[in-house]
Amino acid sequence: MPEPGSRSRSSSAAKPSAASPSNSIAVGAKIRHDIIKGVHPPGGKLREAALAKQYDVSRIPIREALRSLESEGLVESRPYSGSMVAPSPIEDAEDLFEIRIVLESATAKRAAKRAAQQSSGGVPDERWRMIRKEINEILAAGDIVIGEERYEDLAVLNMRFHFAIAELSGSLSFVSLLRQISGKIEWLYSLNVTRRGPQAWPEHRDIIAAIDAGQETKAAEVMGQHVRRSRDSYFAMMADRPA
Amino acid sequence: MPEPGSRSRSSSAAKPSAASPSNSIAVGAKIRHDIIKGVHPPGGKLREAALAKQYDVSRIPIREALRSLESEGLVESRPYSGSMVAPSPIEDAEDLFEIRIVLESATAKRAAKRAAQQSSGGVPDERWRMIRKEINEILAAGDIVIGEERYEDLAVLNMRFHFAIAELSGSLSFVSLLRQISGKIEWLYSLNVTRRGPQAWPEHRDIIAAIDAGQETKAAEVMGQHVRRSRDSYFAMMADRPA
DNA sequence: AACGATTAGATTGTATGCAAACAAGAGGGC
DNA sequence: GCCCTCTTGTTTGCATACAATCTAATCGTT
Repeated sequence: MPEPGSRSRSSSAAKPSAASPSNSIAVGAKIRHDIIKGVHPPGGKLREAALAKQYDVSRIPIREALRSLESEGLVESRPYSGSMVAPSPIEDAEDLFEIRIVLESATAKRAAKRAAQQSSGGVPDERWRMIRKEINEILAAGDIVIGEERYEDLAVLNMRFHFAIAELSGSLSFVSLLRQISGKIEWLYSLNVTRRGPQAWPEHRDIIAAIDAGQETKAAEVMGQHVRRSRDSYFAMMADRPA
Repeated sequence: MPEPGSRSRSSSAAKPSAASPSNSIAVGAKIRHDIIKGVHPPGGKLREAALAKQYDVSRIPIREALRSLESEGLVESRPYSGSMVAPSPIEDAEDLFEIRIVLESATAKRAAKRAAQQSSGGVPDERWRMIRKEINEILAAGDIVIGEERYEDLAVLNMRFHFAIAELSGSLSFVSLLRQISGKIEWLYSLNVTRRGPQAWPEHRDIIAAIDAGQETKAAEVMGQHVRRSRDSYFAMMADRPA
């Protein structure tokens, strides 16, 4: 009996958070989570059959999930040779922060530009308001999570905040590009979230304030500073414990 | 007889250029090509069964190819609803050029930095020299292709040049991010290559000269200018023929 | 006639079986 | 003893079969 076989759709059910339309997407989220948590260590081989048994699906959803994770840079594959967990993002932390600086400064600038157009144009734009409202919810949720010291959830909220800013920019290309590196960013962030998280969270309000005010240059600058502080905090943390 | 069935590995064989280790990658390249050439029009539905018959493979390689193209932004999919060709990149041309400006300026800057380290450090770095040599070949090949007015090939060479610069930066993250949008960039570029191509090609030598000289700021500036000129040429072309 | 529920068709998602390709080890030749 | 070759085992890649879901056309109701 090599494969699961029966209609075991129920198994563990996992997150009801996002709509789980297909099994393959849910499995991908689980594997991503396990990679970030270190269940699958960097450089470790990911064998399809083993994963299929472990997550109680057949190899097909596993393969699709691995391809998806490969496009996020969390997994590396070679034809006929299999997949392995990518090296720890520590290796390219410098690159990732530099990318974030240029990319997210651009999204913040764009978002501020659109905010200014919203105010002057008189066109409400329902989608903009919806995302803007969601940002307030994310910020409030973050305050609570920090109070309860649930830092793992804070890493997710942090990612959602930065995605929301990208969505405010109105550019699907920016969102898509941010998604591409979001896996490694979240991974990196989770390594330092207990130190950086509480300090960083209030800075988000400065970012959204500049955007609301429609100040393009300032929004870009504040976002750039925010990411630079994250970078510096990260490297300070690494220097503290080279154990 | 719904699927191909037999061991038809031979079919058309396509490009011997890149090693074709697995069928699915080759099929992906074909579909990408056909999307850019307009065989599959923007917004057109991509049905797996039809594609499977058309490219003479089963649905599995087709699915993998579609996922890969989805991560490049050339295809959009919804679970249980199927895939369709993404809207023409004309829609987000502005975004794509802005992304290229910030991203490729950064890669050029990094490449120049590494070039300076190469010169001073005395460490030859075999990989760097190999890529550097490949760039010369790309530039020479471009000259020939322009002479013969084979502009379709020029679009491919242009993409290879910009990838090579990213590889000179030494950062896999930058390369991976550029790959993410390379599909749409090439698509966009191919719409204007007959006008922009011959004009743009010599500019590549200015870029590599600044990199070789190790001038970080200048390399970034020249690359930024190069992309801005491409942008302006593109929008001028669109204004000329709104037909 | 317009609108909603329902059912039939088509299409995607997943499971399984088999073939191709890689990887490591045994055996023979130099 | 060392290197090369062949063989065997494991793993990925692909083809097919089937189940779950969506879509749209039909039928019934208001």
